[in-house]
Amino acid sequence: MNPAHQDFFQNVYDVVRLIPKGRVTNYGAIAKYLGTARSSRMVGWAMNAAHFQKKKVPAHRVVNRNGELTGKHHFDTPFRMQELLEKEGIKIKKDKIIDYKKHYWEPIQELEL
DNA sequence: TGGGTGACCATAG
DNA sequence: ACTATGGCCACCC
Repeated sequence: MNPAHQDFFQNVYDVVRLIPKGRVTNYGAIAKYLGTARSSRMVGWAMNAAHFQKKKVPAHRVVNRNGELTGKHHFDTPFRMQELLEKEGIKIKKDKIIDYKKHYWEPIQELEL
């Protein structure tokens, strides 16, 4: 693994850790915040390794652009992601976040004021 | 060198 | 709501 990979991984994790409780964002927004050079696919790829990080990464707060819980199968159990989100006050129906826009958190807007 | 894949995204029909 | 297509970039054969 290149050091560059590690940097990119850490950047992804750092941004995810900044997501406030009860808010969510998507993979593309993170990719955009880190620079368009890296695609959103890489963010998802990085999240695949989030589980192995010592510092916790609230991966459940990252969903796809439609507010769907596409990453649920990568948690301990398929229900875990929804449980965590609901515990933070986010309602989910059929793997889709209700009022996704309302809970949406844009890194560029929130962090580059 | 090249093809398949992925926790994606945008657009089109 | 659905599929199809092209782009994205790093990984693994």
